[in-house]
Amino acid sequence: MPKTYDSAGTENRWQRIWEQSGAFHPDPKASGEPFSVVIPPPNVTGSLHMGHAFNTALIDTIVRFQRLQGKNVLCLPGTDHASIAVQTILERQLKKEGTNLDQLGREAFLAKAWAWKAESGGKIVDQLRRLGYSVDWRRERFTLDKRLSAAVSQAFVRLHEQGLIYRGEYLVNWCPASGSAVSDLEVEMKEVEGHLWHFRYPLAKTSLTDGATHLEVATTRPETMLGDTAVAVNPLDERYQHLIGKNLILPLVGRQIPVVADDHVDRDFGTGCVKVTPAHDPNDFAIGKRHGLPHVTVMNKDGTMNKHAGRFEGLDRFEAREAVVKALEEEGFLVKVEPHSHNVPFSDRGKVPVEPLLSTQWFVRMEPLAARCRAHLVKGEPRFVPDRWEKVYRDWLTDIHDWCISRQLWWGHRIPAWFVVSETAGKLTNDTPYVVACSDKEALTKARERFGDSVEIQQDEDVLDTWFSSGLWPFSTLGWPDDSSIELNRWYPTSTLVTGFDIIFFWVARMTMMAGAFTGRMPFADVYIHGLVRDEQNRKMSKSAGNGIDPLLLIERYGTDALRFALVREVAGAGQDIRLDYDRNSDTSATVEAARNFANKLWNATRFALINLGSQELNISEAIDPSTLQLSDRWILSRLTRINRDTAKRYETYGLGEAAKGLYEFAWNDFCDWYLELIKHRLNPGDNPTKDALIDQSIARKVLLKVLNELFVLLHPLMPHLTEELWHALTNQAEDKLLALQLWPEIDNSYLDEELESSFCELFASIRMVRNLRAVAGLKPSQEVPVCFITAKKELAVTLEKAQADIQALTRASELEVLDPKTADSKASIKALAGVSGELEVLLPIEGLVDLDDLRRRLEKDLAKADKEIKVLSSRLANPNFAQKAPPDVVSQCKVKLAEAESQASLARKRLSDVE
RNA sequence: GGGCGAUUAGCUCAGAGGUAGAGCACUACCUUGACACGGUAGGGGUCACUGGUUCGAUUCCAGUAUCGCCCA
Repeated sequence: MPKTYDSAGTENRWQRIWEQSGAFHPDPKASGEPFSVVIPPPNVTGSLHMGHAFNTALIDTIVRFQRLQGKNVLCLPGTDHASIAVQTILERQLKKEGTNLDQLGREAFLAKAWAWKAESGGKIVDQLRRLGYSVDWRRERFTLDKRLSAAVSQAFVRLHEQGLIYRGEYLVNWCPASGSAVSDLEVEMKEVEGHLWHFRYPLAKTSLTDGATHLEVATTRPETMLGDTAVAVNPLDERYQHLIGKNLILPLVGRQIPVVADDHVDRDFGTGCVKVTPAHDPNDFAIGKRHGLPHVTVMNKDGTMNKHAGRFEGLDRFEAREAVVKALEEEGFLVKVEPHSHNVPFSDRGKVPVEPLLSTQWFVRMEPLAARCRAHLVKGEPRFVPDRWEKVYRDWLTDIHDWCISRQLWWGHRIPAWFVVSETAGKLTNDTPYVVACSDKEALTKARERFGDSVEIQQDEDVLDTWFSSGLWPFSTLGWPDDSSIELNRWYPTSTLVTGFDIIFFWVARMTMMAGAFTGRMPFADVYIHGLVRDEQNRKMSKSAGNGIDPLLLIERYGTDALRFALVREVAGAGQDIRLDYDRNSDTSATVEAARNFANKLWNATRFALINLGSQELNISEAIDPSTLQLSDRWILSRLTRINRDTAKRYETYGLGEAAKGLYEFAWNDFCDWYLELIKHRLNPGDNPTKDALIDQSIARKVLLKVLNELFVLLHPLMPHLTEELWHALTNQAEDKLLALQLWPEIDNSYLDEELESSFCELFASIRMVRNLRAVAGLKPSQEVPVCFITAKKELAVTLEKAQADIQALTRASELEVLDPKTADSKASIKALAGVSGELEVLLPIEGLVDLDDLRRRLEKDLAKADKEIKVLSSRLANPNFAQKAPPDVVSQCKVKLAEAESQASLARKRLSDVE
């Protein structure tokens, strides 16, 4: 074995072997409790980013653990088609080629899109492979697959039959950049520094009353005034009471518009008068609905002004804004302009302000679907981890809005609705009847049934929101709507969903609603919500901000396992965001480097074992006779059992960060720093070993093998490649036998020995004390000196005596004495280096080597520390309230500590007087 | 405006009603038969602030400040 671990070779090799062996391609008929996860399908346009790496690390840790538990685990991968994103990319490409959608035509465009998908779509999937994802690639799905598309049509038809899908003219969020409606969730509010323009709207002649000649309105969007159909005031506003019901003349347009009273007008904002443009603002739309106001649309779908804008027709909406303001100013209607910061809705994809636009779209009626989810939630379905996210989900379901699902795009699932255009003279109007069906053939049949044999039908041009198909993901991927699907019956509902909090509404809620409607069950038992990966400046990583960190760079530098381990180790219990320290100049990360070092540590621990296990045949399954074990063996086995138990519990309950931290500590501190050091002298018994020494060597070897072997299993979910490699190296298994498919080591509680563990804490403290003294004395590591322990504590003395050989090995003690304070008096007078640790006095009789001043300073420091503790503890005990009200064990513990501190202080004093 | 989170060592973060922890960084020593991607020993914190509950608060409660996110 080389001295350092080479991650790249190892990882490539095992990824290939895992996939080829079909290890993660479960048989639905196999025994074992089912456990299933569908991965959040990445965008087919995407390339791997840190969020994927993080999500993957968490999911893969969970599913690998469950596999080790012997369950029948399915982890199903796939991608989604990302309607808007793909179409945007392709349209940009077309533009470069000097063509456009209309010239190309739908069929040719789709052919191009599929070709593009085939070429670049596999990229992210290959990148996911490099994360060591133990998914079933043979069951990989794509939202536009034939079967999944059929599921989408079926879902649409069924929802429509239940009256949950309707077509209607509503104000939608129109994205002029992509030329499509987008849903509420695809709109991001951004604070923008704008202006508040105040305009004067004169009263109509017939409406003139005493004194009042006009009303003043304030707006952030002057260009929409061309579509105003009213001015609203609050009904309780005394200033305007007498004007309610009167008419105004809309400047520039000349239209008469009424003054209406509406509760929703804020009297304190601006002048208390609001211009109402029902066709261009959601709030105004609502006011218009309440007052039966007409809708005047003044813009085209590309964001330019239309014929209703009169002389402003043809101007872009932002040009129109300036022109309208100028015109109003010239005609004396402008009162003032104030700077004003306000929230402007931006399209997530197009990155331009959305334009609320009246148009006819398809909607899903959400309330009945949400109600079902709320009913499930009361029963704890699904269970959110951490539970605070449940509230976020519930609140959204409670204040639910209908979902606009049509998109004016071509790439995606074409809406399975056919208009019977023959009923409206061959033209498509808002009144054209339609049929909804799973295929054009079926649509024709349905249309003929209703409208006669000579009908002419025409399919809706639009496609469905990508999330509509993603909402079906947990069951469409398993074969729904075929209820006899063996996968569906075996693995649905899925066990857990792991995803970021940013798509609880987009995706999690849509899945639960669709699942409720179509399967009657929630699609997963648990939802494990994690945070986002932030950059070194705590900014959310995003493509547009250009601050993403490429996981592949880190993988190349440190290895996949290191990256995975680093990410998981950062996870706190509460599902906080994690920040990745990253130096952009050098492409390095201290956090990932630490994880890489950990991998190397394990590599070398294994290397050490292989060097020391000798040629002796060792069988991992061979039982160890407990009576033959040394103290240190029993200690490490107790620690191992504990970490096994804790780790299993943590993996099981989504305490993944704790699992990683615990294993790191166990492996590095307990196992490498202490146990390996403790057994070195036993593994190398010298040239002419005694029979006993050889037996002891073989016991140490057995324990070493057992601990490492189990450690590999425990760590496998976090560092799959490394552990697979080391397990094979250590146990010499055939390549087709995989650690990934082994069973979790049994937890044998008889190994647990809490007392032994705490006495080892004391033992380690004693050893540290000796090392500390040696360091103070400036002894060379190779120089052996005698060591003397003096303690009145019986149990400690026993432990120290039993571990004599170990202590000598770890402290380079030429000889070791453990003395009772009474018999130690004569020794104590020797000029020696001394230290105090708890109730233990440590002497290194190395007169002459010691700087007395230095020694005095050290002892004074010890004394001061002990005195301070005595002060704190005794004052606490002196407080009668403490003795009365504190729990007895706390009081007695306090007394014990005080006694220890006092003995420590007196030891230090005694040694100090010796020095003087 | 409503809601949620964060504030602990130089940095990144754990933690728990009973004298503050880790990793990295830092200091000193060490190429010792696994590992310098390492070892040993160290130094380093008024746990954001103000009140309250408590025998005891960094931990629980309330408020304040700063930062971040979600919803309007």
